Amino acid sequence: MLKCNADLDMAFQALGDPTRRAIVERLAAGPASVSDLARPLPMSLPAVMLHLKVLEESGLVRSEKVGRVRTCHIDPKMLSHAERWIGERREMWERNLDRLGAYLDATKPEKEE
Amino acid sequence: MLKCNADLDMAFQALGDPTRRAIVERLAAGPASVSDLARPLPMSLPAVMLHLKVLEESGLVRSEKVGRVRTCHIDPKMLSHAERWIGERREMWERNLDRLGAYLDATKPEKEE
DNA sequence: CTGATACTTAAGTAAATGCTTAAGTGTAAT
DNA sequence: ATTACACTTAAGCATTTACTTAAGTATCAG
Repeated sequence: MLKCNADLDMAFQALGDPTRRAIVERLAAGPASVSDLARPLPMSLPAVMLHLKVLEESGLVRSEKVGRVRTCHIDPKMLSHAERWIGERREMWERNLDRLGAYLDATKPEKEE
Repeated sequence: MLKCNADLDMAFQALGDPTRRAIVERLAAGPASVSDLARPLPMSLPAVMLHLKVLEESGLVRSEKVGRVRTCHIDPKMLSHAERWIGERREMWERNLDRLGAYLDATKPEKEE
C-alpha cells in the first residue's frame, strides 16, 4: 500500500542521527579513514563502525580497504536523491499556495470589469 | 562535542519512515484532516496520530483544530532547512572533487607550455 | 436528549537502535 | 619473530519506536 522507497527510508534515517550527520559533514571535506572519523567522536570505535555501516547501507557513503586502513568517502548520488525528494514536495506545496492565491484573486474581486 | 541540531535530527528522522513520507506526500497536494490522512494507511488511527505527532514536533507539519476536525498542512520552512543541509554538503563534496581535478591538471601534465 | 463522528489518551508489547566491553583478524614496522 | 596498529566481530544491555486494543472526550446532526 505504501510506495516502497527503501533507499530513501534508509538515507533519511541515516541522516536523522547527529553522529552520522557529523560523519557526513566531515566526509564532505574529503575522504577519511575510520580512525580519523572516530577520533573526534565521543564513543567507542565499534560504535562508529556501526554508524558507518548504516551510512554505507543507505548508499550515502562508500569505502574501500587497502592494507589495514579503510578509507571512506561520500557518494553524492543518494544525497542528490534525498535532496530532490524534499525539493519536489516543497515545490508541490508552493504551487498549491500559488493556485489558491490565483483562485482567490479570480473569485473574490468585486470591482472587476 | 557534536553540533546540536536537534531540529534536523527530528526532521530527518521523521522523513525516514515510509508512513510519514506518505503523509508528507499527501499533504504536499494540500491540507487534509487526520481521518483523510489515515484512510489510505494500513494501520489504526491512533498509530497515524503518533506519526502526525512526530511530524509536528519535527516542524515539518502543522495543524489546527476547528470543531471536531483537525486539519494538517505542511510547514515548508523545515523542508527547506533539511533540503539546504543536504545541498550544502553535496556542494562541498563537489567543490572538493573540482579542487582535486584542478590539482591533478596542474601537476601531472607533461606536455605543458 | 441520543447517537454518530472525529479525534485523543492510556496501557501494553515486540522489535529495532545505539551503545558498551572483550576478544578476535589481518597488515605493517622493528 | 614480536609488537603495534587499524579495524572487525560478538555478546549483551538500556532505550526508543511503531504499533496494538480499549476506553475516553468533545462536537454535531436529528
